[in-house]
Amino acid sequence: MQEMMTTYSIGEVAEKFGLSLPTIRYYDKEGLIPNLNKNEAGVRRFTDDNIGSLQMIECLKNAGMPIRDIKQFMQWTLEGDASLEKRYQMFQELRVSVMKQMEAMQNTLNTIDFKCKYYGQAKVDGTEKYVKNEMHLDRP
Amino acid sequence: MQEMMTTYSIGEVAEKFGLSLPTIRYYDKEGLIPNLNKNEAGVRRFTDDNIGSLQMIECLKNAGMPIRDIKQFMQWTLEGDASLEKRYQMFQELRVSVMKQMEAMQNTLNTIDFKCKYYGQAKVDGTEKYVKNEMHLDRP
DNA sequence: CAAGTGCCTAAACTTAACTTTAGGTTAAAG
DNA sequence: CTTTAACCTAAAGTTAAGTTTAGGCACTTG
Repeated sequence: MQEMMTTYSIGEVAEKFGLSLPTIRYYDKEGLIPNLNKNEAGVRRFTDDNIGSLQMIECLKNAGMPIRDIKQFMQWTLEGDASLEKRYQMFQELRVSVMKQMEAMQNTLNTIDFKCKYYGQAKVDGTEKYVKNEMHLDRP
Repeated sequence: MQEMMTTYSIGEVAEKFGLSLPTIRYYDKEGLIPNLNKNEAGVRRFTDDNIGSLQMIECLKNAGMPIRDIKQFMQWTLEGDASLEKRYQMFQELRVSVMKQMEAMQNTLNTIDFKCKYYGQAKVDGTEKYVKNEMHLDRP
């Protein structure tokens, strides 16, 4: 007798990832979840592999990658070893892109930190005018 | 006789910030650039103060703040000291939000780093199958 | 003075990433 | 046996953040 693979419903997956049902269906329709199957009644059943795809989708979305490119990547995974070089390239470029974003984000945070101090002092003074003159020289 | 304040044309500003002319006009129309004036001919002239607003806009955009909220902030600056508390609050919340984004981005980068190594090895092997079995236990 | 350059407006259009709507099936619960 | 819950599809609608289009000034360069 054969082992039965555990699968999840779209509702469980939505819960797990904090995504809406239509969003997951949309990802499926766009081809972002390779090998996602439906049961006899036409209902989606998510395997651990499909969950893995969704984890990767979340990662790539977070890296600022558009759906179109995520789809491309997922199609490459279906091509197997022939697309290894492309996928490697993709992650190399993504790595650089994300590092740049982190750098920009750090600068942004520095400016925001400065503004927090600035407005903190302004609140104490009850006005911006003193802090404006004192702090505008060492602005990050 | 009075000093003449240096100002910049929209073209110069676009160049400086790497923004398109329509984008800058759009920001102006949306009220994101307080006190931006036009000359007798109806042509925008940007003061250092306006440039400062654009710098802040870039910072806030980078922090993921929507145009609507950036506009709100700019309107607050026009209200003067009465809005100090609101602006302070805004930057405090923004600080938390950006720190969370940085954390998420760091996790994303870790996953991408892992994938770079993964595909680097897979390329050496010429196939994914070995690395798949060896590396999937210590995935970040 | 004709042609090019840089600016202007208003309004329509675009794109990405979803969301909403409308109508339908299936399976368990009362 | 009917109501309720959880799922389905296709198609239309939404929102943000611009971009494009069309037509029009004003200055200056050959």
